[in-house]
Amino acid sequence: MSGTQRARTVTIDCGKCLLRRHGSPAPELQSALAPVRQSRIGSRVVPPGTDICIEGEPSTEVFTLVDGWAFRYKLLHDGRRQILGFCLPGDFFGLGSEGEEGHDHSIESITGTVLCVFGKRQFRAAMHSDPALAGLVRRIVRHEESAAFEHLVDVGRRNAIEAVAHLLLELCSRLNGGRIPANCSCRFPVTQTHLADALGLTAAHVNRVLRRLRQDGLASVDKRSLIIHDAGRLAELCEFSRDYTARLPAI
Amino acid sequence: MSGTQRARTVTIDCGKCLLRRHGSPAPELQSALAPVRQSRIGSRVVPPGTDICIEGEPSTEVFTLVDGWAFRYKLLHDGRRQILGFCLPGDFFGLGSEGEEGHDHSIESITGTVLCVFGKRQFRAAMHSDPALAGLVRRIVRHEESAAFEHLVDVGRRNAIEAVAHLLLELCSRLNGGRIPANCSCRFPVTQTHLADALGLTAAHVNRVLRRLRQDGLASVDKRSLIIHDAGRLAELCEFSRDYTARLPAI
DNA sequence: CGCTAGGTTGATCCTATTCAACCCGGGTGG
DNA sequence: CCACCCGGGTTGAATAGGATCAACCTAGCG
Repeated sequence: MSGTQRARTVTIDCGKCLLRRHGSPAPELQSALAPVRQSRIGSRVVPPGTDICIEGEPSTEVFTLVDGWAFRYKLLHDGRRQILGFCLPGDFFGLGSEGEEGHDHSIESITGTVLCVFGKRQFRAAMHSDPALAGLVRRIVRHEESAAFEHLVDVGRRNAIEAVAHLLLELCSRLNGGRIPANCSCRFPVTQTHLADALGLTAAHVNRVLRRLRQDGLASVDKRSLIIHDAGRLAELCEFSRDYTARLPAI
Repeated sequence: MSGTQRARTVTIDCGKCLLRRHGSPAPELQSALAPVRQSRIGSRVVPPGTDICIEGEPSTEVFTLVDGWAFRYKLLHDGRRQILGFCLPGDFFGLGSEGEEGHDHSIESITGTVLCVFGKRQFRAAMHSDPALAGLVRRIVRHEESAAFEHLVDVGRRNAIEAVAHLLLELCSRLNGGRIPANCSCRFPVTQTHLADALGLTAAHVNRVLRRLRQDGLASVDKRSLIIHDAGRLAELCEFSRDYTARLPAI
């Protein structure tokens, strides 16, 4: 599904990084800032629908998503796709397992995205020399695992309405740094097909579920935007707990 | 589901640790051995069906599973259970997210198990002072995430036969250090209910699927043992790739 | 001996799939 | 300017995969 346009790599001043407006300059990371920046290659602008990482292929780079949406996924031979999770600004990925050959999953951009690109070798060296950085990365990976576990409950033990509700709340919460504002409305470039592939459903059925949520006045997704009308009832419906959606310091 | 017996904590010589027979004394960990052992509290023997970690509850300990089987899980209010993964000897758990209050999931023993118990605070200190140990833990968590992703495909995009086949192969491979021996037969204390809760199915349906696998000469589970009769056809059926089942050095 | 956990099987039901048709809006090229 | 296409969404009808529920069986255990 690679786009036709080419990705461009440019250099942007770290001081102007969009992520800093999130007010998370990772205080305990001051010591590591220098080596991390030294491992930095530059920024990259990626068109929508482009594979940023490809399962099985090795890579010499790791990324922070600065702007835009992407998702992690795996494919089966016959084309079935499982979306493993969505990547939002501030997310870090591409590190893989040390000593492993290739990525264990692919990552594709949904919107046009801006990436901050680091050299993997240099980044690993920075982690090795700075325990705080190493600790943050470990925390990030642990956080991803926690989200994967929650996702597993969605797919395995929640029915379609609960699962969709839960995923919508998760995304809304993550977009807002771990809270769900009253009457939240956010940009939402995720298609019904994406939701289906994330939750082990079909797009047709996701459509029916969304209509249901809309009719019940709980949430509505259209025109590429998501509105949570009644976060309370929605959270009750699917037993949502926002603990796992807290924002971690960006790298 | 706590057993009636009490867990006992005893002291056992590290030199006699069962895990060392796996021939994985973690060469790069030599530097960390001293602080890790210093953070060690002792061994603990746990009866079957006991919660080792409980979701939401904080804990001051982390564990290496020395002997026996356990599983990670989450419960919904109405009793629905999602098993997140199985723990085998050598697995490490309980570290949780730094700065987080409680565990994000529970862990219950299946068989009687032997745990190696470490003080969480001291273990964290050891990680902080030894980059190799920190790196290993990061690798372990990354490895768990990779397994969770594979699990997500099982539940979301594989049908019941494929999912069961895939899980059986995964467990067989992990039990054998990342390979599947020809005509493999292993001890298998996992019940059909466990398989069902791991794969988002019902026990009744798992039963039918297992019968099917048995009739087709692919694999059989009974009498608490698993036999893989035709690993090749089984792997083909479910697109199993054993990459993610490699054994990491034990802590 | 009776209890319990685990397994087995059948009948029935229902959730979600499948497949098809159709709509809409935004590009794109003639 | 219009025709066409294409991605995404919407809807209906038929179907299937798996759930549900209940009965029953077996082995191990107190």
